[in-house]
Amino acid sequence: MLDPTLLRDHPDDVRRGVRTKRIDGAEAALDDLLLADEEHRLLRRDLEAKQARRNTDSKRIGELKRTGEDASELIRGMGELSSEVKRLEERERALRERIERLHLDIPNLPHESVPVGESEHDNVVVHERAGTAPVGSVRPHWDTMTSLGWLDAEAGTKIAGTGFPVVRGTGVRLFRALERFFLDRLAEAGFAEVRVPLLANETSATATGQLPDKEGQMYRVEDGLYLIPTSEVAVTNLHRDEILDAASLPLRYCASTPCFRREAGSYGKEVRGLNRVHQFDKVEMVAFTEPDEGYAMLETMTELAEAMLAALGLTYRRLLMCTADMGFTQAKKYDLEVWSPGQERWLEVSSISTLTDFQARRLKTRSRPGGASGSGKTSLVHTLNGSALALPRTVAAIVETYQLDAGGVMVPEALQPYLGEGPLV
RNA sequence: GGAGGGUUGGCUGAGCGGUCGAAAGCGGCGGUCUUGAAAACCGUUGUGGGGCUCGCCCCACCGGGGGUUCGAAUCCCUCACCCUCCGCCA
Repeated sequence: MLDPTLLRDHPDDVRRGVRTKRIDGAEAALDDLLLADEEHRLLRRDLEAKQARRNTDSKRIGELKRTGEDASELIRGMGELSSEVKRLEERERALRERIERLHLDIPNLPHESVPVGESEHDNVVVHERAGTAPVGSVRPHWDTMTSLGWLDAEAGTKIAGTGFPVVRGTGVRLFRALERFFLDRLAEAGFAEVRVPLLANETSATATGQLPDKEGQMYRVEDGLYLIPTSEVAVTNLHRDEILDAASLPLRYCASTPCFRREAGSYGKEVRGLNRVHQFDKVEMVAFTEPDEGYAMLETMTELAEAMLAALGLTYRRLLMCTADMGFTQAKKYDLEVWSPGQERWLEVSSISTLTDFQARRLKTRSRPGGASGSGKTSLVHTLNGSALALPRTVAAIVETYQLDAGGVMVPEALQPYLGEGPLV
């Protein structure tokens, strides 16, 4: 949610920013919102004046009753005033709800450093870093992993459906080693690990911005709960409705969870092997910072994730996403893509973004010196999140880069503390 | 799953339907005293929104929503959450 004051005072700036994000209906929502907001303020002025009179008259009736005087005339007038107030309150509520809904349709504004673009083709490659050259001949990971007995797509299909592969054998150890490597690196960098629910309620999903924007991407289950599409939903809501102590910032968390995504409409080679699955493990970073530290934190987090890819010896590149390819809540986003030699394509393994105060406004996560019981003005924090990293595609790149023609997969040096020197078979 | 009890400001905890944004205590902040600190004493101290003649003034908020009433923290309904007991259970 954007700052309502900004919307009122600089509607043209907001319109310009919204337009660059290329989100259907957002501009129309903005127009509706501006009108509704104006109407709302006029209505409120009227309503509040009448409420004020009701309050004073009501107080007067109390006084008269106490002293035993006649209040019947005043009471008679109050009846009329009250029903008028009630009528206005009803209109005000309807208008307010409409404004709230419209707010949910207006995306965050891009940072000035973000390239304006029309589609994913306008994303900018910030840099590309070469890793280890493939040690054997190149084959797609699904061939290698299936023949090694590490990946069993058919078993998963039997259990749940397509897009839910079963990992078995030594493949399981590779996944677990990678998860531990990521978490150990994050712990060193000061990220506190949390274990969180894998289901979130509607309030949480709305607060982080998955609803209503990504409704169709989430699995909805009984009792009004959603399977989390990313642990961002769970972790960020840790501080919903809280006033944090400014001295405690930045707060840094990490979590390793399965992520559930419906991925409706995906097909073909896009979804082969581990490329795109409905359930995948991801280690996530989440940060809460002071408003003026958000963008610096974005760089820090991105470099941290890059360092992991570099340590694994993988070839990767950093993309600065253009305005059209950013999410609804994001103000600036980097994607990290790893090179898949077996498929000769880039695979997205991380997406790191700052949501500025956009998400914090919905979350009502503020900070001030001394926290909730402190003093001074509260200010909305900046929230950030990013993957470090998504496991399946990283595994795919490792397998394709380190597979040996003699069979098995070499262990990257960074994983040797967890797996030994290998090779894995 | 069944039965009962609860939800008030940063915390504890009072609140006959009208003088309640809400007692009291704790905590926080400012001050007096002190070489300094503590203690004591005095003052102050919620969030969000709106108006403005920038000194203030107004509105809303006592878990969420709805209702009764001239008037609701207080009465009624409903939902959520918490606690206790029973049942079940990794």
